[in-house]
Amino acid sequence: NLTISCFVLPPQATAPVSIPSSNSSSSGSACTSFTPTNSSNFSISWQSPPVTFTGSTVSPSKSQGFGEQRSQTIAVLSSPPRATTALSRKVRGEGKKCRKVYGMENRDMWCTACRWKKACQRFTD
DNA sequence: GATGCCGGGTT
DNA sequence: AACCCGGCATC
Ligand SMILES: [Zn+2]
Repeated sequence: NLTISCFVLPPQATAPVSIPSSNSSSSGSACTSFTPTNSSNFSISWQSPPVTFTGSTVSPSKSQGFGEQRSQTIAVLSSPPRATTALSRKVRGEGKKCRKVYGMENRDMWCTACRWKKACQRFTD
């Protein structure tokens, strides 16, 4: 997957952080262009459950006023990077196969395997 | 409820 | 071989 680095959020309520580029009107991003085609809200990933980004920055993260900083890596990270969502056995490989794409109404557009309820052979993930 | 698929079925 | 469903796992 590609990594999005530049965000252009619409005039939302209270954006805790603002890139030094606030133009008078409309959104002028420091990026070359990008132009999200539509206005706000777009989905990443070519499949997988609704991971629709709408543009919201979280974690106000009150900084300043530190009393101590005596530790490098402690509390956080309870379990080592074990495979929690993988290799458990059958974890529903990211889906968007012929069926969900074309729908029941257009069953004749599915790949043969899908029509016979077998492993899809067109979208092999 | 929906989707994806194996095992088993019919022609 | 071509074709399909029951039933399960998974979300
Ligand atoms: Zn298919």
